[in-house]
Amino acid sequence: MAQEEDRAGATDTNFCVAGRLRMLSRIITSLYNEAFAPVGVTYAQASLLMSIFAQPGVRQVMLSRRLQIEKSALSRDVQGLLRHGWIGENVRNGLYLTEEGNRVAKRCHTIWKEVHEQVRDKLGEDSLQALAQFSDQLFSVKAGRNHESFP
Amino acid sequence: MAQEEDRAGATDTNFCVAGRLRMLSRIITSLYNEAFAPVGVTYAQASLLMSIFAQPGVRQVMLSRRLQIEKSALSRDVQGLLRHGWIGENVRNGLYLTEEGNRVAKRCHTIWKEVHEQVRDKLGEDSLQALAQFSDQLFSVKAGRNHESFP
DNA sequence: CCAAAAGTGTTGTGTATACAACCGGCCTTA
DNA sequence: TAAGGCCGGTTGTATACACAACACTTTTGG
Repeated sequence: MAQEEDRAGATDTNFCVAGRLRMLSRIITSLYNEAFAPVGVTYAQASLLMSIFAQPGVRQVMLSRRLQIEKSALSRDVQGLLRHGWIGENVRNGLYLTEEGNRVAKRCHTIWKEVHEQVRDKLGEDSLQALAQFSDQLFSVKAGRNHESFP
Repeated sequence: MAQEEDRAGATDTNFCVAGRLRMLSRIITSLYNEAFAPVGVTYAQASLLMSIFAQPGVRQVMLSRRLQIEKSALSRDVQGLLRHGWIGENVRNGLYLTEEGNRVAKRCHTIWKEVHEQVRDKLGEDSLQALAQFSDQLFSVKAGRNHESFP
């Protein structure tokens, strides 16, 4: 006799895009946070550390654009990395990892690869491809390659 | 000679699922927040108000499960609605909109329909379908209909 | 050279979210 | 009936993020 439904699902094309993305983001973020916990970092921190590792001296405004994070939000995230001693003090001159930051970034990358592998296995290539398709379409529209505008 | 790349894109199936979802979530949330701003609510608030509108007396734990939001986080979101006077005081007895909450919820729903329409037009059915596919696959795996576990 | 403009980062304020610990009610069971 | 457990909700603490306003630096046009 059908209990109150408490599960999300529904392929209904009428679902709320924002709500769905936010929910998926929460779920997947939790998964990654759990994996990174032993290193003592969150996904957001790990992501920044790995970005800086891959491109030492990168500027905040560059990361801000690449990750589509508001510059003020990123500034505070950077202050967090600073508090933990993972990056050097002179942030206005580009971001550089400290020795410790370097070690943490490497451990993060190892973990990231494992989790990514696991996610790929469980969800399958098709799903990742589907997400990529949505993503590419959004960016394509945002870039104005279609019609005009889309904030 | 190729400037430093600062744009996201890349259909590469090797992209980070968490990073991508978080980015998409930020972008789309901003879009909706902008649309809801005239009413003085954020997307998250509007979403809760509309849920309560659709199901008066709903309990926190139900919304928590449905939206996959941690119960403590939801508790604080509810306190926000309370501060704004959009829901009645006795939250432990189920959530109910006040008169004002009702008005706001209705305006939110109107706006939501407009924005959804606009998003659907710009991105196209195929993209929404792709997102739904990813989403359904994730929930299907989470529900353990494949192999065992996936937190 | 200087003043306006544009670009980069920070601060003030508020919301959204998580995890762990706890509280109070209800139910089970020894 | 009293000791536990489970459940739903709240609180303590810390991140993550946004918008607006500001400060500082660099660039640009005269």
